[in-house]
Amino acid sequence: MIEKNGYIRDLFRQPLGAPVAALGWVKTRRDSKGVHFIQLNDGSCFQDLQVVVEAGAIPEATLLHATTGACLRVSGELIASPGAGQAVELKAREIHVYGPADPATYPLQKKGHSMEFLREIAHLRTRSNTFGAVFRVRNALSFAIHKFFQERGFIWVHAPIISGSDAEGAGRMFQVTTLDLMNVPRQGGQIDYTQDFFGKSTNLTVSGQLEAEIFALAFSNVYTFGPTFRAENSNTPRHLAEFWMIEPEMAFCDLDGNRKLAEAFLKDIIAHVLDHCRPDLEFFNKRIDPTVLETLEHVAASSFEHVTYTEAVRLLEKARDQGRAWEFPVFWGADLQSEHERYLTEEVFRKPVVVTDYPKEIKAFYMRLNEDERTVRAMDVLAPRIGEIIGGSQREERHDVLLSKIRAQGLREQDYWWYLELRKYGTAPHAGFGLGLERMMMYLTGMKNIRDVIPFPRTPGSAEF
RNA sequence: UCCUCAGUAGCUCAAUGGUAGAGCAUUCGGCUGUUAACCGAAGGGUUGUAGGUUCGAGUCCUACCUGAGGAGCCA
Repeated sequence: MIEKNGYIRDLFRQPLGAPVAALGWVKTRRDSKGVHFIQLNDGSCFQDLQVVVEAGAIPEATLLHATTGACLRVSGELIASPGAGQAVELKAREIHVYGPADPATYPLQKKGHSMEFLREIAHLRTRSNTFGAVFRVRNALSFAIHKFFQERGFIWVHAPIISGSDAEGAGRMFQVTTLDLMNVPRQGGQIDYTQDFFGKSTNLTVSGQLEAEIFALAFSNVYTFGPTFRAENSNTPRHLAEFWMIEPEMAFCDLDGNRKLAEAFLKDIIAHVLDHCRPDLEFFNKRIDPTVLETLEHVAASSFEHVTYTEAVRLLEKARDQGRAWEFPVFWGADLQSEHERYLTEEVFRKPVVVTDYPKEIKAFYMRLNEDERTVRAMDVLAPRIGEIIGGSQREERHDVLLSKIRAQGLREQDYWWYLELRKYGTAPHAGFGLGLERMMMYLTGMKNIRDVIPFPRTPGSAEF
């Protein structure tokens, strides 16, 4: 393996003349009469190591296999580079080819590929500039998220992946079963789940929130960070069937505290990535979206806008009165559509906007009812270009109010027996929110399709790799 | 799931209903230091699939498949 300080990114900092060895994959190669240039990358940083092979230094038979895509170990000496693109380069004394790559069939070439094509070769796209940068940023982002919460004393909760709750109310779920689908046991016309693995019907989790609430009412501040699954037939650049979600949950916290934490959180993780992935972000800014760097720096430094749902509706009505044509009608009580969210965040405020206090009818049962009895303490953080990036709320901590809302929405209270008991024994005001990791990745990188910010995207009709 | 657009060489794309092309990639040759290197040549095609219209279909029609964009659902 590559030792602690032996990555290519470390080699750039070694003194000139040092004997070094580099391991990695050939990104591209240029030949001239007396000299060959091999760009080597091990994934540790955006910049490739330029390997210089002088005529006669390496056997022809070896060089023949050191083509684009091949895996090499190159040993030699670090020297100052006379060329323009790099300060140092590796003068090769010896090259070992771990694995050649037939140039006639290796699909990655020097010119740019479409994201659609790269998606079809997800086993190789990891070696491209774009996806190298994407997954280094994804790693830095994940680390920044843990760091933010750990520094504040939050406990990381491993919420279950297999969920026994059959009524979480967040879209269609993937069923988990060991029943023989060719011969499903039945009891009175219904499927007999008592014979299933868990003795009941189970699904992949759509949210760890309810479990996080259990932990918040014991560990005060907690967060989940793990995969989530939605079986919705969504075909958009913003949806996946399997995605990662971060859900902090705080006891002794109201909507204001929730909103402030969300803002501090977003700014902090953006600052961390700006700090640790500069060359990758510069690449995104140059090749993917020329506004990325400016936007991130602006967001990290400025305060978010905050409007209530009622104020947001007023702004949208005002726009309509001034001639703006909305595809979907705007009135108090209607849910905000994509076009409305984008107008607020992209045109009115031009930065993230937090919308709070939505009508109770359009939000989930567990959100705390306001004194006006018409709105609930919900919040959505809307970001330019990608829409809702965070959704959260102060939770209903009053047992009787929660029970009446469960009944009013036609939910079966026995499905929520433990959720209700939390309100019966030592309840406390609490709040939390959910952040879609991939949505955040899109915001950070400027990548336009969510399938290109996760290693192996799962979407309707597609689970290759 | 609905609406719209697209599918031609390994990749990105051309081609009035009338002989299927270019750039890059690949192979070969050339060039003393390149930076998506450069110069020259060559090979490379069941035009997504199945039908249909036509003397003739990459091009028009129908169905299906695949991909993308928009909408809904949501993170």
